[in-house]
Amino acid sequence: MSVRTRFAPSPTGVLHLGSIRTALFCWLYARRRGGRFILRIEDTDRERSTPENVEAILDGMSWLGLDADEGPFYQTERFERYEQVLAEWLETGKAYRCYCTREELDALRERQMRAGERVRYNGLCRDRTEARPGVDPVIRFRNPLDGEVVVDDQVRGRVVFENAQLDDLIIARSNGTPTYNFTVVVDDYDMRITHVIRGDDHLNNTPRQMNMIEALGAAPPVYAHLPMILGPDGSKLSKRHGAVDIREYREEGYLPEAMLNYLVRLGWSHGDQEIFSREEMVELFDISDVNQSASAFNPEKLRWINQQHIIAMPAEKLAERLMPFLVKAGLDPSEGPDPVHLAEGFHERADTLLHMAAGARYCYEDFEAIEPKSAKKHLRPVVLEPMRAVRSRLAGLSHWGKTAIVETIEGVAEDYELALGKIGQPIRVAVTGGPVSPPLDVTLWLVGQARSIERLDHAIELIAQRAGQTR
RNA sequence: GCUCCCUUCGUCUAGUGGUUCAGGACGCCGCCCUCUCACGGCGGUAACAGGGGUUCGAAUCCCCUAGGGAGUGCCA
Repeated sequence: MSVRTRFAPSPTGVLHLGSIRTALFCWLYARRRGGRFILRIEDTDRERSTPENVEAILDGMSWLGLDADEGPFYQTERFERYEQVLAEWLETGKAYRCYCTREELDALRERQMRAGERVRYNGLCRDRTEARPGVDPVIRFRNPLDGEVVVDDQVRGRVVFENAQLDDLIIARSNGTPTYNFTVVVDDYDMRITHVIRGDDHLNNTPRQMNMIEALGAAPPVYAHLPMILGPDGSKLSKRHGAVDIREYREEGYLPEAMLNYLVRLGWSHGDQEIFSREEMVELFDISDVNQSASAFNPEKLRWINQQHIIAMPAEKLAERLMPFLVKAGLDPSEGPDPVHLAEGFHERADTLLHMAAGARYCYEDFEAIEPKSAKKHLRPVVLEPMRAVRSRLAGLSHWGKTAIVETIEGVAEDYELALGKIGQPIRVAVTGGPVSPPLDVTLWLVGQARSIERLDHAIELIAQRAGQTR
């Protein structure tokens, strides 16, 4: 039987890191086994589900390249099917109507809690045959009273639950709509899901679901419950830890392949390897290599992985990804170097596309003023003459190429008996307005001849002024 | 309370009874490379939660304790 996995988020919130890791593992497993990956939107909670959240999920999945072979299916479009099963179960006694009110249930819960007993429905309506006037009933699943349910989990191992610990869960609300634990079972069955890979917050639901699958007359799928992803401080991942919405990472200039790479290493590993391409992940991933303990999200490592992917990415592709960030930074890519050349020069010195675009600003746009600290430190009277020489020789270059540029600068350094650093940094500060840039030849080449000369002139003027003052 | 799960450097992890006074990575520190910043290279810091067993031998197997997490919803 071929593998079928599914990712079943509920659109009651945005797509966050934990969900994505789950989606990734499901996708990877299906791809690895030549199976199918199904996307299902669990929107039975109509109060909290929103179209915006659905959009965010679809959008995020497509950005990450986690393409579904089937779906998205929406549970709200499958109510007829749920009602059909409900009716069947009611008829055969696999489910029953319960007329206990919320108030009564709350009181029961509190009583049990206080008595130190296990909190569970007491089965009051199990054998009830007539309706209770004025109460819209819920429907409960008739769970077996004894015996045990064994979950043979692919990551957790063998986990045993006593039916006596379980109770008759509500599968349809008093307004008639079905609930999660029930719809999951019907859907997984209808969609012929073979492997249920999900967060381990669902491990406790599994025995109930397995009992319902049995009621459906089917065999359970293979289960794999993934450990949680925690915040950097070890507590539950939430907004106060920074970004949880995947879209924020896209905005900040993280590469989708880097996000996936970071996430795949949370709970999974392949020897000492840290960097994985999408293809490598597919090739190497296996559920049996997933570990059992929760892991904390570490933004520093994410940044490092992102940088590694930026470095490894071909310049053409990187330039494409960078383009929107250039535009968003208010820069006009036609007003400066080819972004492909930019990518070549900058890819080793930026951990995000956002930072790369910010760092390249001077290539496309003139700066207001040279950063004062750098100006003070590097644009000093001693370099006035060498700078003039650099300026005039660069201006005389008929071909603006990296080799010519670096030879020119080295020539001046030699002629004035200066270490390259003594003249290099002043040039850098003059041309970029700050102390940091790619190697000088690359930098000047990217900035362009006219712009470089103009900025050198400006700096020379500044130095001359200062020389005048100190004299 | 009850049920279930988890526990190796700060963090992600390797490790499936001996070849490990525990390996890699991020971070941090130092050195090297070097026109700056990066990249890269080299080195350093730092862990088997605690206690009992089992065994000739335990990070690895068992039990207990502690800590953390999940569920216990007419949420998913």
